[in-house]
Amino acid sequence: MHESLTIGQLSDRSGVAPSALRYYERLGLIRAERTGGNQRRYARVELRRVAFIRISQQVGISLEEIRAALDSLPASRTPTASDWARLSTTWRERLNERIRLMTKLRDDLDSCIGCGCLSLQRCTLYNPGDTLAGEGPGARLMLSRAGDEAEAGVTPS
Amino acid sequence: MHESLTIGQLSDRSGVAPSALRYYERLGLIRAERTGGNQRRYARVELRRVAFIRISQQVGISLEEIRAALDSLPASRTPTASDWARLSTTWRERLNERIRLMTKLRDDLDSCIGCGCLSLQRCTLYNPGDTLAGEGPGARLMLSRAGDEAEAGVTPS
DNA sequence: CTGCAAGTTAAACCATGGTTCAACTCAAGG
DNA sequence: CCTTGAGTTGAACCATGGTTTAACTTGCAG
Repeated sequence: MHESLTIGQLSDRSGVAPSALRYYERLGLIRAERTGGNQRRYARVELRRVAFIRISQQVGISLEEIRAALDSLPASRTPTASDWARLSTTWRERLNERIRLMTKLRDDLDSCIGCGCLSLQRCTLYNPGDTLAGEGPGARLMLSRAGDEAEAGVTPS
Repeated sequence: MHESLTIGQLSDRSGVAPSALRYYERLGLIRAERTGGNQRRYARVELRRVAFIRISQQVGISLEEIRAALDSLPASRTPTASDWARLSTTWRERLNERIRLMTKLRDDLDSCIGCGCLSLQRCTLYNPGDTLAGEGPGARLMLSRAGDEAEAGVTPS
């Protein structure tokens, strides 16, 4: 009975809406078997993948990068705790770099407040030399979403 | 001659594309007079507003919030350095809060790497109690965009 | 006065991360 | 067998922050 999960069950257990799960599947982040009637059935390992996805999103990683990371997991055997830890360590480094940049940004802002500049050209903030991430649009940083624990809606009405 | 700027001039001096400047105007972030022929002419104070906009974006503030902040500037007189400083101080506090949350996130991630959990429910990361920002989609954090200094393109070819 | 660069508009498009909808189909209980 | 809830699909839609394009108009130099 607990062999595989329906999309509704995975949604309930993970707190992620079915529409989002289908979206993740479309992007290649998770996988599902199909029943004879074409319905999704998830292996329980997918629960862990979903957890990894949500945690990574918290860290500010894009779904595309998360996909790449998940692709790097061993295909043949079930990922171990240290497989997951390896991925998390990479995220940790990104997070550290991000914190470093934000801290620098704050310090620059502090000196800007002091000098009252805001006059293009001279301002450190205005002409940042860092240029780390970027990537055009994308790379949202969420830092927790407001109340979406037990919602996991499946069409209202 | 240096009384007002055309959109091309403002674009060149600020490094912001004309299309973006029109977009900012549409959102009510900047203003422009019009010539008899309907072309925009910017007062030089707009340069400073654009600088404030770009700096605020670096800090991770949305255009809507930036608009609200700019609206709070005195309408009758030209904003002084301390007017700008007041706004910047608010951003600084946000930045600090953001840094605090990111640091907590990193520490949580550290302990997660150690315990190898990633098992929904138990995980601090997965069930964040912070819930500060959020606001659904939006609130991009850019931390510097890769090479876009002297581009300010005005239709290629 | 001509000619060209730079300006104008609205509307369409891009990416990201999804949600919502219409129109069905499946699975399981009674 | 029939109903009902849950599942299926593709397409359209939302927000954010813009860019691109088409089709014209202005402004200025020569």
